[in-house]
Amino acid sequence: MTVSHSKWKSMKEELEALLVILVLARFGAVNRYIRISTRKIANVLGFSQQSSSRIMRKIAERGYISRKVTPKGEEVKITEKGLSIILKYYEELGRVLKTVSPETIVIRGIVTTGLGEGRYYLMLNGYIKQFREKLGFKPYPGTLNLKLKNLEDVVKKARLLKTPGIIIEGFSNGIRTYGRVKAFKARINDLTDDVAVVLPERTSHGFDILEIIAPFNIRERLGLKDGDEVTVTVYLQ
Amino acid sequence: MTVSHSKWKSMKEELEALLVILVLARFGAVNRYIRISTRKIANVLGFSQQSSSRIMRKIAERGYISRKVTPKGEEVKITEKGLSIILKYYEELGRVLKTVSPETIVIRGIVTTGLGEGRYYLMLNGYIKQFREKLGFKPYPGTLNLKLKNLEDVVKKARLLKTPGIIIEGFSNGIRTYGRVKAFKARINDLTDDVAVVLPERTSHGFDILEIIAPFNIRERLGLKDGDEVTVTVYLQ
DNA sequence: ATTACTATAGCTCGAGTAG
DNA sequence: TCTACTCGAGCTATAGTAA
Repeated sequence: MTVSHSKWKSMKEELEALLVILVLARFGAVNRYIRISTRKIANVLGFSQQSSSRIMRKIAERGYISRKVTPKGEEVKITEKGLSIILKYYEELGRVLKTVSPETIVIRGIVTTGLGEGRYYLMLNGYIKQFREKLGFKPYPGTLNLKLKNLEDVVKKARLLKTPGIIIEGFSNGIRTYGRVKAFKARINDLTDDVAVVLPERTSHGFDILEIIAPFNIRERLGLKDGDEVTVTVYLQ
Repeated sequence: MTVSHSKWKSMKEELEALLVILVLARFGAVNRYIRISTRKIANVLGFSQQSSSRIMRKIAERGYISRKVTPKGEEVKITEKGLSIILKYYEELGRVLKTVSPETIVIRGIVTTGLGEGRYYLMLNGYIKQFREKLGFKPYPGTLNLKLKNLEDVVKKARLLKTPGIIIEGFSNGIRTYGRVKAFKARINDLTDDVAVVLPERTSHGFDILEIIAPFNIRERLGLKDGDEVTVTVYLQ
């Protein structure tokens, strides 16, 4: 549902219809016919009765409203098509607003020593190239493993599994295949913004482990040791 | 020029700005400057480079965007004011959508063969028990997949996602978890009343597929084959 | 009261073109 | 290339008025 492939004239006409529909909606023409005159609409929107008449005819012809004209006035109702353009723009605007104020999830975990698997995977070129492109950095070879001790935090991790995120595609090196990895940009202890949570699709970790990568050695940079508690703020978009 | 005329004019100009802002937002001009030419914008929106130039100047003058013009192109960023009109219309449209509570939505779609996933899920006891309780029937193992070919119908499906509906809770069988499913009672081709539209929260389908379940084999009962168009009347309450 | 047709004033758009 | 100016063709809005 994009605006981009429509043409300017039809888009402007659609918006003209949208303005009129918004006024009609305010008068209650959503699920029933309302009695209203072209002059009334003209006064509310600020144009002439003649223009109002012309616009109402055009909008009705395009199927946005349904109208019954009588010498006493007209009865108007917004059609499904009329409502659908409201929804169309509502969603388009919502999409833009989402990018403005990204939602975050805050997860708490305990620094743990992993099996060194992360170090192995992160050195594979098939992943490194994509991390560079999609996350904007070449990861330090080694993940920071956090153990999620509270059920609450495990549930939050589960939410990440359902969120689209940044997809790092799987690949094959001729010998074996490596699965997709989902990533989210993140922040640790509100100090550094350049890290990312990685969720491999095929993982050997339990549900209670969160893996984090960064362009540097996180333990060194933040002076972390096993058992320390850290707060990870995950950017969902 | 009368006062009232300028009201309509300013509203139209505001919406004109909104369209351009939406395009700029799609190019990422939300929190940073992007490099884009008037011709590019003109091509996307379907008008001339000259009009594009004129509109960009007007919008910048009105404070919706901030731009730096160079002989090589221009750098553009949506301003706070630009974002505020997005929010303004988002709220206005949302207000109208809230008042919309039709009892039914009619969606048209083309019968398509799915991946057989539906068949698998519907046979899980965790779901079957709830379908019986909440929809009043034990579903025939297999969903009818409809491809929504018109934008209008896709928009209607999107409306279902926002409507409460009948919630079929997710569950776990010890091995893996199965997500929540939203359902709506429905009617196909005005013939049968006993079907339901199902919207899994975690779905592998695109936005343009509608899944329908029933206590019987819908294809057999209604004599449907791939490519047939059907009308689904969805009961929202 | 209404809606809506006709004629015209005024505005918008884009081809040509400069910087 | 880029942005943006000029100006005429065409489109849009409204005054006057009919039904």
